[in-house]
Amino acid sequence: MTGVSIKKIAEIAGVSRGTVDRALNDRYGIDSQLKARILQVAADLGYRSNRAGKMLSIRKSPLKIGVQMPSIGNDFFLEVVRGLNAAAQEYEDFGLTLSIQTMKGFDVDTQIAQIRDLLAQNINGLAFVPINHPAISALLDEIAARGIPVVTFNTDIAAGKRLCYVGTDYWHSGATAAGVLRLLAKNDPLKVLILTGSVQVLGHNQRITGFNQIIRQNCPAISIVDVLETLDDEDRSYTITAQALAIHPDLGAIYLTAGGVAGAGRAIAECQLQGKIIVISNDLTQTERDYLEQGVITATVDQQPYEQGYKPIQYLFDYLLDGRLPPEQTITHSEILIREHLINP
Amino acid sequence: MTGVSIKKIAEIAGVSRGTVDRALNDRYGIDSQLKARILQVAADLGYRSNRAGKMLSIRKSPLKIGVQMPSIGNDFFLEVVRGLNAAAQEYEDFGLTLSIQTMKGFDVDTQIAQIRDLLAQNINGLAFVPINHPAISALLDEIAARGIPVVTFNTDIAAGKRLCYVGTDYWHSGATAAGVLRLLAKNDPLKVLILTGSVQVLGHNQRITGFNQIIRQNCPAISIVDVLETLDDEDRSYTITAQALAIHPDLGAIYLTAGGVAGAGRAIAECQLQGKIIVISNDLTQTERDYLEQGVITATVDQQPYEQGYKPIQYLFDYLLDGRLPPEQTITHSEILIREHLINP
DNA sequence: CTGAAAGCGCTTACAG
DNA sequence: CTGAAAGCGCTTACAG
Repeated sequence: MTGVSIKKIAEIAGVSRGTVDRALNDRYGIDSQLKARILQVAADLGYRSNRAGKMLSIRKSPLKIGVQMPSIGNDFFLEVVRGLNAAAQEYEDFGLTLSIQTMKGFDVDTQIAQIRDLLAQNINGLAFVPINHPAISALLDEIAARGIPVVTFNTDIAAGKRLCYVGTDYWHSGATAAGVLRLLAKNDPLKVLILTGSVQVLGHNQRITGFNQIIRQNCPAISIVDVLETLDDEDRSYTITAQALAIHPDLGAIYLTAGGVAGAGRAIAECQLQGKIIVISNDLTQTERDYLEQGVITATVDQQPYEQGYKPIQYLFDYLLDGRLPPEQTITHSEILIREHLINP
Repeated sequence: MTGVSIKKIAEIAGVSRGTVDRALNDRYGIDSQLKARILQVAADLGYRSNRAGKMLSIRKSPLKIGVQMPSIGNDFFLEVVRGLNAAAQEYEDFGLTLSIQTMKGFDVDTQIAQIRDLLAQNINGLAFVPINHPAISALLDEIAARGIPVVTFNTDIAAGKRLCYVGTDYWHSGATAAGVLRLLAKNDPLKVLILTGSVQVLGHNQRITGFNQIIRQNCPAISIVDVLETLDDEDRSYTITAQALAIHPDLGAIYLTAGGVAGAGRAIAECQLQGKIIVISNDLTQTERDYLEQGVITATVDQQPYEQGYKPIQYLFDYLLDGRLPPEQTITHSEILIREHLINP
């Protein structure tokens, strides 16, 4: 019902609205008996705080959310940033402000320094793409102790306190890629090469695990000939792909768990293998678009990058405004994209 | 900036806040010269109205949005309703209320009666799944003349004024299905049967057109042997599928543009053809889930039903609150779903 | 520890 | 046609 406001509770309990606020929001300086009585009245009336009221009054002490991510030189993050900006605009009227720190690649010290910089700016919440390192976990616990909520996105971290994670399920992403291959192979013998980013990166390994598991369970005729590391370097990717194509002239498919798509694609195109070899990649940057158009890539498994930018901000704002708890994990979809998806944006 | 409020404009223009409100919101009873001057001041200051303020004050005259849809007995709408309910809950605090009318199947008179019922309830906005009929278009124009915004969802209408459409692009959905077939066929000869809902339904036809166009352009070896109507009836679908399988023992694929999936699947399973014949359907209800698990359906093309429920409410609320205009079309994604997508919800 | 007042930004009767 | 006041629901100094 529209009815139950702080004002009404105050009237019924026979106290002032300020006191009701103190009771409801666990503020200091209120008699515990009185507090209990007020909370009882609130419960009896079925009181739920109203977001419109909070949104307006919060403008007097505006919220600032810090964002830290390895987006420099990584086109995948273009869509993430779009989501981030859309959220920033959406919540601007409620006084929310974003402070964004970006880095190139994954360096623990840089990540820590940038997060400390954000903390020094007195952020009320943090969204970031964590490196899975003990020092980061420790920092997370420190931030939690300060009462600052943290949302991890795109990649999660094994240890350390955070409010929630928003991003792909890497295992499932690999399983989805395997599913595409399962359908395309149709029980025929097929040799697959896996090009991973780095065996040091948990997400890449999880994709491989998901991929392997589905293949092993369902496709006895498919064999994985090798797993090579591109280290997300295009030149290296080109070289190892070219070599692998030479060594395995009967190679039927390549699964790319990470970067190195441009290099691998170049090697494939030079061997005139587009359309002859199945190529499954991840994400959808201009590189994948071009290769899908040209038939170099058969399909790519995307991960809703826009949501990965938008949702963390939404969740943090809601939590800070309301105490509203987000789902512990928001798994973005593993979307299979093919050439026809590029028609008509 | 945080700075520019109605209060500030009032101070600078030397008038009361009520008068600024009158000028800004085109209300009656304000001197046109004064209005012009106030608008000038607002423009100079870069004034943008604040949503938090509006959200709170709008509670005094709460908004009601009407929804009308053919959801009875149609499992596809379960997810749409989930989106609708989520939006209802999200906007509840801002005083928004939903009034929902549902019908079974498509009957113009019923649709008109239900919409008139909603209008009689003094709704401020309407979201509905229109039947593409002149009488509905006429009603739409009548509603527009009353100043009530309308959002169509799931299916659009050719004529009649509406604020925007939220839903699938049927042509693109068919093209996506064809893309899946293009990949699975690999230039081998393949005979395809199309099972459509009804040739009377525009969306079904558009799916066929998109499908045909992609096949014709890219797959000279694929031929369409027939287009049959299931009329969304499972028994009929079973019968015609069984007949078609008998007539075309070399049939390689079936594309279902609409309902009748359960019946077709039954015929396929009875002929032991699961996994041997490619079957592409649309949407993801329990029927498609089961058949994907069993290998009766190869892939299904989904259309983000949750968004089709959520977004119309969001757009209508934003428009009514703010005058904010939504995109003229919000095309929900044609998502290719396969068995592996069902792992681990 | 508690209350009365003012304010976040916008709107709406009510006077004049 | 215009202004002054009150209100939407919540929070925050400021008194006491």
